[in-house]
Amino acid sequence: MAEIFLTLYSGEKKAVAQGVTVAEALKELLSNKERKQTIAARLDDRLVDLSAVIEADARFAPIFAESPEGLEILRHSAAHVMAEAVLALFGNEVKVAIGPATADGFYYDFDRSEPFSPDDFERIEAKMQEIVAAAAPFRRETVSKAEAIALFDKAGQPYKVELLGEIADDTVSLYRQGEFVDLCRGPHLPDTSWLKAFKVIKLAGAYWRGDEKRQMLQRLYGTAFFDAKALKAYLHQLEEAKKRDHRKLGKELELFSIQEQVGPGLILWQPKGALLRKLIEDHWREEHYRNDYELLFTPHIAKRDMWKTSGHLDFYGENMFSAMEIEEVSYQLKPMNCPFHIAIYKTRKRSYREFPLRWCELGTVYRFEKTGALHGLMRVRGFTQDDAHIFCRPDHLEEEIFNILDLNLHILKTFGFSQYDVYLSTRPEKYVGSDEHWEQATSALKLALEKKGLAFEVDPGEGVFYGPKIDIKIRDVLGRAWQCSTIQVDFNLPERFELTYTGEDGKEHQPIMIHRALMGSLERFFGVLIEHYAGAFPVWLAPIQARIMNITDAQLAYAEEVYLELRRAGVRIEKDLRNEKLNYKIREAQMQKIPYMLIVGDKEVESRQVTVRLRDGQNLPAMSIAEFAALIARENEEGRSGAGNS
RNA sequence: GCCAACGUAGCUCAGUCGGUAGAGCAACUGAUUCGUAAUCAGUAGGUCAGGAGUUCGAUUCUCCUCGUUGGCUCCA
Repeated sequence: MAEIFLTLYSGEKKAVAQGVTVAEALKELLSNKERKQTIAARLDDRLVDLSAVIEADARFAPIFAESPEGLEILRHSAAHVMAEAVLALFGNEVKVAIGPATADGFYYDFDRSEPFSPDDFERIEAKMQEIVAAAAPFRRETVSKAEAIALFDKAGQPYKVELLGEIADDTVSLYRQGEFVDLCRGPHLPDTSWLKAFKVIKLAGAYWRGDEKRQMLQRLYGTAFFDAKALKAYLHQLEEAKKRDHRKLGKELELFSIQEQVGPGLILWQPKGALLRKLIEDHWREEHYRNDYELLFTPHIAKRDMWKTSGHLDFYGENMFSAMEIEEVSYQLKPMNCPFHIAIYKTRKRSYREFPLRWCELGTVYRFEKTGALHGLMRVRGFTQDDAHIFCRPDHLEEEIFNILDLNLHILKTFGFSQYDVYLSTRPEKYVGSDEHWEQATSALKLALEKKGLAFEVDPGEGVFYGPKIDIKIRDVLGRAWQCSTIQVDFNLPERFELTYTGEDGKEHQPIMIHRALMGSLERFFGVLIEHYAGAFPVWLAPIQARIMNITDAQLAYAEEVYLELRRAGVRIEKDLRNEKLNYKIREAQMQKIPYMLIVGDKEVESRQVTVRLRDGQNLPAMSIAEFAALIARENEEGRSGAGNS
């Protein structure tokens, strides 16, 4: 038999007989112990089963259970097992759609006339347990597309037939385990007994192929791990994450509320939340001033005609609140700030000498969002964007984008964010502007990102119709990604509003516009911030930085004096001078996550000091009132500058 | 908008297989003056999300509406 060579990860080449299976090859390459932990292999760039036959030279690497790919394979196999269980329990009236692994588990989509109920989860899990106990092997077979179509057609599985119809290859692979057969690329576990720890978690609707015009399917979500401990840890982590949920903390810390009486998706900023917002805004304004921006304010409504000119009615109309009639003229709430900034641009003739013109605004916009899309502070119907529009020439683009990124990352960093996903979205199918402009703008965005040393992913065709964009997403505690920053080049609005400037040559030219928002929406950013800090905000952002508490009424006068003095020194301080035990007051302050508790008893009155307790339970040495004020001032300064945040 | 679940006092939750509701915390009143995560006692507080239907009787069953949650779609 002919020999072929496998190139290992180490670079070493190993000779094996042509036509051996992966499992056989592994015997030559790994210890028994390692082999027991191997569930699949990588041949060149392809993941394959242990039973796969090796026909030619290839790069070769085992896939161990404890690897990201291993976990994904486990979960994909778990999806198959769940589908088998569902078919076994609910019969062939159930149509199966697709069932992939996801970032933290797997799902399978089913079409069934009766809805599943969470009560079914246990039955499904029990059936899955039986399948696991049977240690049924996952068998791969390759068949012609026509055979596969015939097979699924006969089995009454139209979704599979539809999928097959779109596969270009003549042959496809099927996977069988027990009674279940699925169209699948694989690879899978050697057999179902690997599935030791799994759980059916939730049930949700999902459109077939993600298209809201098509059939609504029932999606069962689950997760799986190689051992019970990991599953338990994952479930525990979910519970922990819930404690940081901004909706829960927002209520407990009295930061914001959303009320039925007011309306869904409309945020009420309560005193502490409002104070925090003011701190964010002040910081934002200062940074923009330093970075040579000018501040604007614009109205919340404008004539419908303006939204026609801007194209919003055509392209964004579905997301706008409906018109209101005022003296027989239609007005509409603004979903974006740009046309107002353009109106300001047009107040007089502009010269290239003014460029780049950087105008920013904390502009409150209203967008009609589908009820099902609303989510706490993260997805709302009225929100304030930290918006800016930069008017410039094409040759300014790259430098301007770089400067925006610089300011953007700096601001994110001051708020403690240094982990995010960056996306560059390129030209979509429907677009305005010349190909040349698109090319130029896209490469400017790319160059700026590279110059800034930012890793990014390209989202081909995901740009807005009017220009390419950069998006930066931050993840919430439950791993959901939320877009905050966005930087968009716009060729459209300058055209629609016929913007011009006078160039060096004395002729009229059309400027380019950059739209950008760094925090995106103050509401969403606040939500992410609450979760990021679990409500325990750094001192410079804490709405209440300190709370003073006396031990008995004997210290009332002194406590009042300290309170007033610190307040005058600019410390955000509260007082708790109630006739309660110290323990009780500390507990309350602790639960409010106040950074500093100032305790005054007879000793402190005597020495004219305060004892400082931190929210982590530690005590600082007693200090004078002035020393404490200085401590806060220092922390404010450090926080604003972003020092200490990596 | 679509699929599913849920909605009981300010908050967290119990409860009624149909006979108009209960706890803890918070609030208020009083006592207590007690040094690092809950002092004790008392008082008050609910058209059980809203509407309609079935019923002698609905918070409980049915339907509709509103809202929330988890997804899908969409997005800052």
